[in-house]
Amino acid sequence: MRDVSLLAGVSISTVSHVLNETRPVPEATRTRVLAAISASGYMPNTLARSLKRAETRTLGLAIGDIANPYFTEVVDAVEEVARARGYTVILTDNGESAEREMPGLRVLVGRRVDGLILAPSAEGGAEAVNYALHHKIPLVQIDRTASEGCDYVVAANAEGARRLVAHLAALGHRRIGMLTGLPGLSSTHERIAGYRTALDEAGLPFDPALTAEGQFSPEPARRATHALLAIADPPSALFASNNLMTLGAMRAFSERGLAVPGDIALAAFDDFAWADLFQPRLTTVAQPCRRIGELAVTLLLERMAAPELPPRRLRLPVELRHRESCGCTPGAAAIP
Amino acid sequence: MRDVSLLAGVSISTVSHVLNETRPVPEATRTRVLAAISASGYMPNTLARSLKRAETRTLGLAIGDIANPYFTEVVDAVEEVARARGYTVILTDNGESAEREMPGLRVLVGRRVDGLILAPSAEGGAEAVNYALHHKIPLVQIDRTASEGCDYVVAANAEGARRLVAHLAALGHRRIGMLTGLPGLSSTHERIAGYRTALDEAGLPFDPALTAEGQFSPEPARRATHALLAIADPPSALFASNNLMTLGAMRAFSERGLAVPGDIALAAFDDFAWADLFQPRLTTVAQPCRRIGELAVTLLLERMAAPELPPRRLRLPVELRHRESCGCTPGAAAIP
DNA sequence: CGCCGGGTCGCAAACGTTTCCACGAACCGT
DNA sequence: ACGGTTCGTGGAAACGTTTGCGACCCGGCG
Repeated sequence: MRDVSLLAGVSISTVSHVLNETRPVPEATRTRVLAAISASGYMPNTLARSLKRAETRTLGLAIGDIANPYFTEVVDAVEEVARARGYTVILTDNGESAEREMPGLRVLVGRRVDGLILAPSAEGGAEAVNYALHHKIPLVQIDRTASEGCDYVVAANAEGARRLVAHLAALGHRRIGMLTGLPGLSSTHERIAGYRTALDEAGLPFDPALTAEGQFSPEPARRATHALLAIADPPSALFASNNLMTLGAMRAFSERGLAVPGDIALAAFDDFAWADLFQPRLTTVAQPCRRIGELAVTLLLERMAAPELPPRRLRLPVELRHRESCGCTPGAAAIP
Repeated sequence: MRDVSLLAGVSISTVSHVLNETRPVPEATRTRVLAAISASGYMPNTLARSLKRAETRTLGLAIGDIANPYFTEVVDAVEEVARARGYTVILTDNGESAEREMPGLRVLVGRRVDGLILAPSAEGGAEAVNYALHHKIPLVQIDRTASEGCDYVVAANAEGARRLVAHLAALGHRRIGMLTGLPGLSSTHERIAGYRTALDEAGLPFDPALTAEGQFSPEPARRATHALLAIADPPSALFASNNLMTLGAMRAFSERGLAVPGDIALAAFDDFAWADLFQPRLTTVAQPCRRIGELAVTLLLERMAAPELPPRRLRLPVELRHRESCGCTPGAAAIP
């Protein structure tokens, strides 16, 4: 910047002021400065500016696993709206583990992010939230919650699970299995609650032997599916409570030579790009991933502007994608 | 930091030195300082440090589309090894368009990234590379290249395409269609070249009517597939030259009620998590995505250490995943 | 003619670090 | 006892900005 000021024959402060339009500067000098800027290939140093201004125009995004298409889409949306609002995002992936969560957070607060979007981990989530709050970093939780006292935007997990399982029950299935997620996550528990509600409503008993822990990822889900299928009175339908576990379940089916929905019906939480290309096409409930990301940024920006706002708790409706893996034929009526 | 120094009864410089272990400080004062640090909840300001040190320990990662599983995996790997080496990564997604590429780059250099990993866009890639070089930012290209004069790590595109198409030809197909990628990308051209090589080697003529532009994404690929299937003498086999286009092709097949491989054989560039769950399972060639990401970081760090190194051009071998969409039966012999 | 006000601008102090330089004390060998 | 070396430490400049304060010049008004 000194180069520019010398080149334009003005002071450093004047250069700064034309850059930020922070005080009137006559057209003549303005153009002179602008010319000097482009002549010298000058590029403002964001670090110095952030240091002085005590704001970085950076948002932290700490998620569980970027390889999960759900998070991928959220990230994409967050990045897009943040960019539109003049913010850059720094991403950290904690691999759904508490050990990597805190170090990641520390990096983010060390870099002085102006705000934080966090998918709190199962074991460390509460600590992570407190840490951010303690450092006075505006925070919004996504996908799951570790604290009711602070903003979040999540999907209607219980309701989505309930509808899927209710549909399976309506089709006559009496033994409906469930692949459950990572214990300790609010989303896991809500989906289990939805499953049980549907069972209750259908007059079906809850049998713990019909649920198996798939940890929200493919390999555990594959093993869990095998286990479920090996019991004395195995399920005739399976509810996979996220996208990655659906993958594992289908691998297990294929390994056992089971046909869907003939041998076993399948309904899954989370839609994804390929879900309608399988034979049969997958019946799923889709989360509004992009919307979740967009709202998370919006909420965060609002909170940054008004830290004293009461906590906003957003629970977005999910959308049922009724296809054939549940056992219905292509033209079947919509699920009530 | 001043707080800490006051609390510990030492000077600011001493605090800095215990923090960085940059000069010997006796155990007694050291512990006193450490105590003061944790007592005050002090967290070093990365910005000030970066400003002073003229390095940010930040890497820029500018990719085409984070929703593409290929890039997702690369991002994941890059993030992981960068973190292990003490670097943070800032991600920008240019949506495969030149208009968003330069602004994204400007943000990155404004934030003074220490190095850059770039998937150059089709139209703006060369300019982007020059821009980085002009600002003396160490750079490595991934996935495609806009400049031979600077490091890159890409896959063996031509070879992968050649092997897939050769296999289709060996199976007796005489009219093999191809969905081509975004024009202007080196990967697109290399895959086309591989396709033509295989045709030549099999003594098959190259018929332009058998190639259609799928732009590396689902919708265009779907339309392109329909177009290919509507010609007078349609292909009996299709080569989809990336993952997203495979999706589009399969949608088109399903819309036309075509069975794979009975009505049309399919072989695809890029493997992905669900590829072996389709009926039939997809025959693909897999890029070493994680390896690409890892090597990109490694090369970048090396170049940051030694800017004058001659350019390293890495072309990683691809791996054939021989399954059944090509028309082979499950136990078939490997592709030569 | 003096004063006042507005329009232009520059100076210099911060922001929180790192790092060079130098200073005092203690200790060593002669 | 004394110069020299080492050890432990502090002071202060610098990194590239932003911004409060005040200086200067000019025209117009009383």
